[in-house]
Amino acid sequence: MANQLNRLDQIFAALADPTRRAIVMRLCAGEASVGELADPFDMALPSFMKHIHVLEVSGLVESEKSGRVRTCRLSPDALVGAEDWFQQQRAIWEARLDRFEAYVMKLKKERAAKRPSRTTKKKGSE
Amino acid sequence: MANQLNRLDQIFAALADPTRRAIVMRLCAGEASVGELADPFDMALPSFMKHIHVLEVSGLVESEKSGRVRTCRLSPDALVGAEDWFQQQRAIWEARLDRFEAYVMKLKKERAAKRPSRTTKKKGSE
DNA sequence: CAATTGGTTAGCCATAGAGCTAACTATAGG
DNA sequence: CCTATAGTTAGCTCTATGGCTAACCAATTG
Repeated sequence: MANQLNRLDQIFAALADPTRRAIVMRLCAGEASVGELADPFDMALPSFMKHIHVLEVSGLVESEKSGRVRTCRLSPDALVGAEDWFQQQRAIWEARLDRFEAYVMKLKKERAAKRPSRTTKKKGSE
Repeated sequence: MANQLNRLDQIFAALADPTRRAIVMRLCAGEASVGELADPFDMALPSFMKHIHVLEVSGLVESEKSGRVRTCRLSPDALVGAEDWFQQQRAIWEARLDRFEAYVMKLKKERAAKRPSRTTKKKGSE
C-alpha cells in the first residue's frame, strides 16, 4: 500500500547510484549477461544483483533468462521519460526567462519615455 | 574523505524525491522564499528545510538570506548537466542502433548474394 | 554422474534518508 | 521594548539502501 511511488522517483533513484549509472551506460552499448556486467565491479554478486533488480523495477532495464544465463538489455522508454522531464522543466524555465526579458525591455522603454525627474512609482513584484 | 561523490549522484538523488522535484518545478517558474515554497506541503518546516538543503548541495538550487527571509532560485546549470547525461546516453544508444541496422542490412545483402542451399555458418555474437 | 559455472535466496549489519518535536536566533512591526 | 514572523539547530525515530556471507538451485561440461 501507499508504496506505489511515481515512476520518476524510481528512475532517478536508480540513476543516483554510480554503479547503476555505469550499468546503464554499459547497456547503451548493447545487451550483456549479468556476469559480464558484474565483471568490472569489485562487488559480491548478490550485491550486484540488487542493482540489477533496482534497474528492472525502475523500468530502465529488462532481462530474460535462457539456460542459466540472464541477459540484460536497456529499455530506452524509461530513459526517454526521464529526459522528457528535464525538457519540460527547461521549457518552463526558458518561458520564464523570455517573460523576464520582455519585462526588462518594457522597463527600459518606460525609462526612456518618462524622464526620471519625479518619484517613480513603486514596482510591484519581481 | 572518499565522500566526494560525483555531482550527478547528488543531482539524481535530489530529483528522486517528489517533494524536491516539485520544488524544482516551482522554482522554474521563478524564485521564492522558503516559506512560500513550503506552503503547499504538509510537512514541518525543519523537514522541509532538509529538502532545500539537499537541493543546494546538489547545486540545483541556490539561495541567499536578506533580513529574515531566505530567497531560493534555480541554478539551471546543474539541471542542464543532468540533461546532458541523458543526451550522451541516447547518442550512444542511437549509434548502436545504427550499427545494428547496418549489420542487419549487411546480413540481408549476404543472404541475397549466397543462395541458402548449403548449411549456413553459425552466427557468432549479436 | 560429478564438478563447474552462473545466478539466486536468505539473512545479517551499518549507514543514510525522511520525517517529527522542541527549543532557539534574529529580524520586522506595533 | 514586546511580540510575532521566518528560519535554524539539535536530537530523536523508523525505514530504506547498499554491502556482505553462506547456502542453495539449475544448467553445462568433462
